[in-house]
Amino acid sequence: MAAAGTATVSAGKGERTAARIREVALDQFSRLGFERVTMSDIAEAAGLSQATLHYHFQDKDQLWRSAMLGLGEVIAEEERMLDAAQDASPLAQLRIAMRFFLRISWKHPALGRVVALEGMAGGERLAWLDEHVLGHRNRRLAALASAAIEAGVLKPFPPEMIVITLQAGAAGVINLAPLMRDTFGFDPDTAEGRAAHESLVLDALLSGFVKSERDI
Amino acid sequence: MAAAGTATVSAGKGERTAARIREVALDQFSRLGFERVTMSDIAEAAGLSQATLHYHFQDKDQLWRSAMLGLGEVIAEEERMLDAAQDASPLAQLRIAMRFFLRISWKHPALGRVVALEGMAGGERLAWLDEHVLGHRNRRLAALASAAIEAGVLKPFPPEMIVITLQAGAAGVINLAPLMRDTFGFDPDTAEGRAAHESLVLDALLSGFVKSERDI
DNA sequence: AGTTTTGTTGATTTTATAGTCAAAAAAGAT
DNA sequence: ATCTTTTTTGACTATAAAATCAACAAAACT
Repeated sequence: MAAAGTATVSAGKGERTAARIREVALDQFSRLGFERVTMSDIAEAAGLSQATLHYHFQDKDQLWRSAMLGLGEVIAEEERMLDAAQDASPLAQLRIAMRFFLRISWKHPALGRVVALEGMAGGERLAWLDEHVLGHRNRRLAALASAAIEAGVLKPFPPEMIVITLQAGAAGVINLAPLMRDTFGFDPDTAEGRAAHESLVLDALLSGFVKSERDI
Repeated sequence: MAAAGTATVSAGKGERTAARIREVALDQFSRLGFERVTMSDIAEAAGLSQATLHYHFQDKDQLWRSAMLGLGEVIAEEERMLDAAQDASPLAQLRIAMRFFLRISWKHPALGRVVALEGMAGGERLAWLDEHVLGHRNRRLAALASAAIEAGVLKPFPPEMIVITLQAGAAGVINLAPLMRDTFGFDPDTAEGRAAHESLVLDALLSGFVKSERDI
């Protein structure tokens, strides 16, 4: 029996294929959601039989969890970045976080999509995501927003709402690229599109929450 | 055989139960997406056998479409509102649209959720939604944004991105209420929450895209 | 080289769900 | 009250996908 979850010390063949499976699974789950992806889909994309998936992962749910931990690592990277910037002002840290969020969201569209899919549905998978992947970072961002409000540089709205609105707004253009193509014939996922999006997020979306000099 | 889709002139028993089915279906589909909802789930929630659903609707896909047309009516209402305000400035019309969007989004959380679910996945159902429910109104809003940019009152970002960001940002707090409860222990869906959200959307999210006097 | 452990697979079972159908029940017409 | 049409249902079929398993192959170990 393979040690699914807790990896053995040195990565043998098993761990390598498990990793490949996780990668493929993350890509597909995030694109289509849990139920639109079948074990055979993943197996095929990974060039394996679907029985092999069940050798490495007890069931579909565990494979999903295991794949999502990949996102956890990406987020951990962001948190280290924030640790390194702890001396900066709360607002400056929020800007850093947003810039990082954009970068990883274009690179792993998985992130925003999974959050959206599970965050709307609620239930066990959301609770698990919250505990193992998202919760800590989101509460940290809310604390930053809260501090920025107290410092008088952000408009006084519930910090939780600010954090969610910023991320949902920023992720919208990325997640909803299919809709934008259908509706507008506009593909945001180009070099120019991403550049325009970055300044849109930083100079319009985020700055809308910043108190202008007038207000001070 | 029942006339599924085209209602018979006077609403007999059949049309009334069909309407109940559509209501329940809209609620569940929008909360969980097409594939997480089974015909039996809907039947049970409507207090009917699942065979009855197939009497009124040919298949699951048709039921979904039929349910979504309920959203189409809500959007048509918004469009009438915009028609009535055609003399107002583009920005004023956008504000009206956003205010309306908030009102209906809290009343029919289905709307934003379905857009998010299908807008991320792409495919046939999205194309259908675009043609029958969403497309016209979104292109109209983009045209308004475009006009506002030309008038020099909105910052010059791609109008399609502005429209999507505004709606995704505004809908975030509504759609992701389950996540907010899990992560923050914060329930946005209260009288105060909705009030705070409205001013957040109008005075921070939207106003972030408005050129300040400084810029003019 | 031989043995054991780990990894892989085709074939099969199980389960969940969409969709059908003939018969019963309810509603409506005469 | 009887007949006709509409509506509802329980029981069934078909299908797709998850999960299992016994046999086989490859790697690792001695």
